[in-house]
Amino acid sequence: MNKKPLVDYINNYITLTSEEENLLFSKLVERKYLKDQYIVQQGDICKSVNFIISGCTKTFYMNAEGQEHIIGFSIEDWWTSDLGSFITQNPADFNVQCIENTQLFQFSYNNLEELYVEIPKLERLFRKITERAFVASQKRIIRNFSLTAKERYQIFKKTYPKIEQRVPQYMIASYLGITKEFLSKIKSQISHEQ
Amino acid sequence: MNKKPLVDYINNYITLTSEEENLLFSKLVERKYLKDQYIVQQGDICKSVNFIISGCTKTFYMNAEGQEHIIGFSIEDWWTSDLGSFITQNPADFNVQCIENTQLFQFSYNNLEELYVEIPKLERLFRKITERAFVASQKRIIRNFSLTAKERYQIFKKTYPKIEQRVPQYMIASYLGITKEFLSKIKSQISHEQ
DNA sequence: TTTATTTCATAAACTACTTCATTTTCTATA
DNA sequence: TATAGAAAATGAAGTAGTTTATGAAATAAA
Repeated sequence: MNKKPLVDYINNYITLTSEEENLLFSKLVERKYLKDQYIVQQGDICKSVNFIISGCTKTFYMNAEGQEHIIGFSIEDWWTSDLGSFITQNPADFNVQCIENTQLFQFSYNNLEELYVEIPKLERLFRKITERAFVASQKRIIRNFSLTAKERYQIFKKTYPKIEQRVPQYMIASYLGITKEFLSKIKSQISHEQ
Repeated sequence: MNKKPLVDYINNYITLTSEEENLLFSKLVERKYLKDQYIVQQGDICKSVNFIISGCTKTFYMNAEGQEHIIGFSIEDWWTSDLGSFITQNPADFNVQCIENTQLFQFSYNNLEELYVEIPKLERLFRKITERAFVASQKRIIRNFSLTAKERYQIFKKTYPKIEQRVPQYMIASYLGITKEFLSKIKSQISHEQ
């Protein structure tokens, strides 16, 4: 599988020697999932953090009534996991499911712990990645509170144009925290405005 | 000011030698704020990450209509900042304001960057802190989507009993993403249930 | 003590969004 | 090309939460 996307990604944050790079990849597992396969299942211990080379996943919470609430999508050059389960090694709150055939590099829990010791710079890499993820998450909370569903949808379209085209509408509705019927209504409203 | 709370806090994650501990504190600034003072103002560059020794702060976003949306409270042994502004050194999206007289230790941007180099273990410390903060933030998004305001209020009370007693009700409503009137309604509803 | 200010409570009218039921469009595969 | 199943659209009725307004209670200031 093509290592370049991950190498380029890491180079945005830190510089690895070629030995370090080799050591890193020696501890990664390449993995291919088919559409609809699960990478993590709610209730299981999440065993990996995954860097996507190609494909698309959704991360969602399934409540007692069987409704799914999508917390995020991931595509090429992004990460996917249930981080809460991964870092605590407790049962996952979320499912991670492929919505396209997906290729990724897997960091297992033990291998990543070893890598942190062998290549301390990786602490910095993941610190920075997590900082950015946290900031994005906080901003999303604010948007959910202070904007209408229509405004949230328009921001989503602008921010993630690639995702909008690859993902069915009912999943986007779930990500936005509204019903598919209401998103449909918003879209027809927008198209009548033009 | 009493260093022990911060030392104890750090010891939960990493072990510092006494030299490292001294170096760390030599780069921290002790700071006291009065009730209602701002630590960060929306639009300014956030210059510090702050560890609270005593007191209480709220972090909030003020929208164009002048409504404030509280994204979080912080009390003793917690952090407070606008992390997005701090890590990018771009203008802050949030205000951080003291709602009690507050004593804290400040990590300035430059000092923290130096500390990361001088004490690389701090990368691990802040990686872990941020991981936990991110996980909590994701869970909050899900709660906001999948629970009613009443359920969210009951979870808040259970999770942060100390904060509920120190913070006026209209701020709790803002944190929960509802109006103060509706929180009032929820509370009377709950009291009639018993 | 009086007065001003903030906080909390209650109620009626309103709106953003949901639920449910039905129909239409799209996509895949035989 | 026919057909089945999934996804999207539509509309009517219902609900959670908002808005606005008003008054009471608590707290602080004078």
